[in-house]
Amino acid sequence: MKSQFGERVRTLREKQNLYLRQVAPLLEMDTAQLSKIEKGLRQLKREQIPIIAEILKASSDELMTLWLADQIYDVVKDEKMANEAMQVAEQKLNFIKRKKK
Amino acid sequence: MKSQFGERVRTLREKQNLYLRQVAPLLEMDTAQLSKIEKGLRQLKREQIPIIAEILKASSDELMTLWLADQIYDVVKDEKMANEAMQVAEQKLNFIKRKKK
DNA sequence: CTTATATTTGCCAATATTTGACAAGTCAAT
DNA sequence: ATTGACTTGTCAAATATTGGCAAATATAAG
Repeated sequence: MKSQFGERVRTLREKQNLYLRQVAPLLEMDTAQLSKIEKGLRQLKREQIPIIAEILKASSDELMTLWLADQIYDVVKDEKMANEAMQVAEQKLNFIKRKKK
Repeated sequence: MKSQFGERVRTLREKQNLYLRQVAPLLEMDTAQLSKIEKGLRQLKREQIPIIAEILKASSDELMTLWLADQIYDVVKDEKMANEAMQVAEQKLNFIKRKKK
């Protein structure tokens, strides 16, 4: 499970029977780049997520979630304190959210 | 709550009655940089965490946890799907861990 | 085996981001 | 007004990431 985002994009693209060469130009990149993105070797730019969601007729929220999860995973993978760090981050997140209400 | 790591470092440093000018050289940086790190305007390098932990006679694991939490928070702050993304990342983390056992 | 199409990989220059270093600034105590 | 601790701003240098191209691989068809 390299990149959840990439794998999902590939699945969606295949479901739509689209080739890299058809999708890549819509994102203003070449097939090589999109291939790398699907394999998790590169990151799609955050602001392109709604675009690719529309192309693949998928939920932007779902893809954003997977994309963010990949970023988070990158930070903590191989880290001994990964779980603890996630807990702390989550608490901070909820703390801030409560304040904003 | 800007940077949990930075705030903790400052607390620890003050508890040890050390000045920026005393600590900074041990990390091979100037006081300006360390000041920024404590205020969360810059990141300490990951590999320096054990060093600062020793200087401040603190737990390297604790500081690493806070440092990682800051990185995670940076990724998801202001993101609508933050919580969902954390969940997904956590699942992946636990899935991988189980595999390694 | 050759061709055609889709995807992948490797490389490197271009771009973007982060850092290091310094100077000047604030603030508090004297 | 001077000193000491810390902060802030700037900018070039160091790092990291990306874009674009060419070559490699894979698969299928003839």
